[in-house]
Amino acid sequence: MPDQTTCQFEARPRRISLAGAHRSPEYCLSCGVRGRSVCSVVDDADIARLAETAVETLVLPGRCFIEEGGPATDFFNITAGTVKLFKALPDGRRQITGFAGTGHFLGLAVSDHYAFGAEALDTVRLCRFSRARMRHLLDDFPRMERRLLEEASNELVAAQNQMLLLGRKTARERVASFLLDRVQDALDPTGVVPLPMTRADIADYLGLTIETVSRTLSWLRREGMIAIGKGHAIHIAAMPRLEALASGDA
Amino acid sequence: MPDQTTCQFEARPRRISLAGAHRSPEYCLSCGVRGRSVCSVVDDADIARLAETAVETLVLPGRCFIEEGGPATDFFNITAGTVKLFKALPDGRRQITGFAGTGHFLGLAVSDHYAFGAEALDTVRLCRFSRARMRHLLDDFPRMERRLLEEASNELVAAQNQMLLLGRKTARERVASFLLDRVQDALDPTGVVPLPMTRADIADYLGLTIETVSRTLSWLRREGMIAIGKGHAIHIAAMPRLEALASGDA
DNA sequence: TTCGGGCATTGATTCAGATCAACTCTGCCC
DNA sequence: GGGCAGAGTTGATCTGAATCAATGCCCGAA
Repeated sequence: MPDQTTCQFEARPRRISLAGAHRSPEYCLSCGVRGRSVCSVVDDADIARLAETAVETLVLPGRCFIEEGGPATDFFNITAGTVKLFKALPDGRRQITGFAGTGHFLGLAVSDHYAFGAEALDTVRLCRFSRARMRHLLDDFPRMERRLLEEASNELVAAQNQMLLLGRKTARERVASFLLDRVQDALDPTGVVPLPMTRADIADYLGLTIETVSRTLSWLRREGMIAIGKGHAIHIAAMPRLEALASGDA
Repeated sequence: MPDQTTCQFEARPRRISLAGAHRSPEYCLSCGVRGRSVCSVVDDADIARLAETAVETLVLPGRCFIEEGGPATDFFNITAGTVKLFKALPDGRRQITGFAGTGHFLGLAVSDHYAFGAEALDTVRLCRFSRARMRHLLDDFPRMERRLLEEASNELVAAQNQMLLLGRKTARERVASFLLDRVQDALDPTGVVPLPMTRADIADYLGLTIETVSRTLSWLRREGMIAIGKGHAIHIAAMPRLEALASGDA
């Protein structure tokens, strides 16, 4: 269990050069959602200004780089890896509110304190900006603002789906919905779902316990809907049945 | 029970005149969040253009004016009243994802279908825009876009809080959190909470049943934390105890 | 190779909240 | 005022998931 109370940046933070940013559009603000580049929103001069304000950072697995309730000084863009976002109650109960992968922005909070914590699932590469500078950047790059609005809208839709799941779905429906969401994310038509998170993370995401998640996955396997492979990967064997289950039709 | 499958606009829809919009800044896009005006984002010429694209509409209580999954043609701004936003499962289970009051924007969805339904709790006055026109308006009014981003960020924070509530809080903690949220919204320091929604709405918002909501409110009354008055209003008698309960300290 | 620790699975039991059921309260129309 | 319908309350019982408990699996360190 990593220390959740500290929040340190790991390894080789460095300034990103203009040339580097330009050659590698997946870096920093120029990277898109889910790997698709939106580099076109900025030109060379933009990149020069962006590069001056951004610092690339590596975050080791299990390391918390946003502390819930801490002062919201920075704005982040994930360039590689996956993070979990979460909120906690004083007695330790946790709710993971989402997973964010390559291209996602973090730290939009209007408040001056972060409303959630963030922890790396695997080794994460991200770009860090001062929020004060970010504000000025938005003044100069209106298309950037539209990009953020689009992302926030998407997250809002995801959040509403999650509220339906948490408030009204059964354990089986939750796990089925989760697997389908993941397979959508992976864009893998063969139906193999990579699960870089532990059972505890899945449980905290679905509002269940690890035991219930484990039991439910076993049940799905016995029913022939999934096959559980090695190394945290799951193969979906009966997509239509799983879809019916996820939407509550079954 | 109003007919949920149809989605009609009620009563005197009309175009808003330039003069009217100008004299009454609470109308349309010029109105702010929770009653605070952000009229300053537009000047007279802006209002003229906005007025040409907006239609004011009255929606009667219980009437559904956004149908979940329906084509997302319009964009809305609430100028009076309160609406509930919800998602439903095929078998009728419902989750209310939020309540939106005066000043809120609805219909940000990036998809071309609404991701949620909306129904008026009381008589609601709102401004309706074509989403196609809305897009052009945003090009001309960058400050409008910032305003929307700010609202989306706020809603995202609220959604994350709600996920924590739905995934990890007990019934008592949920009801206590709900009452405190409402009293914050009402900005009433005397601790009187107006509840324009039914027990069924509260239950669908908190992921509980009406019976559990009723029992829990009775328990809070017996414990001396609240007093239940006439006509859907509740007085908070022991704010600190309720706050401790809501955050899980108790 | 064995040991140890974290993660996962499975079983037995408990319990918070759902469900089923009865009843009350309130407002409204006649 | 009478009666009716929808909203709300309260009680009895049931159940899905939590909790408690034991064991298995995997992997890295000694």
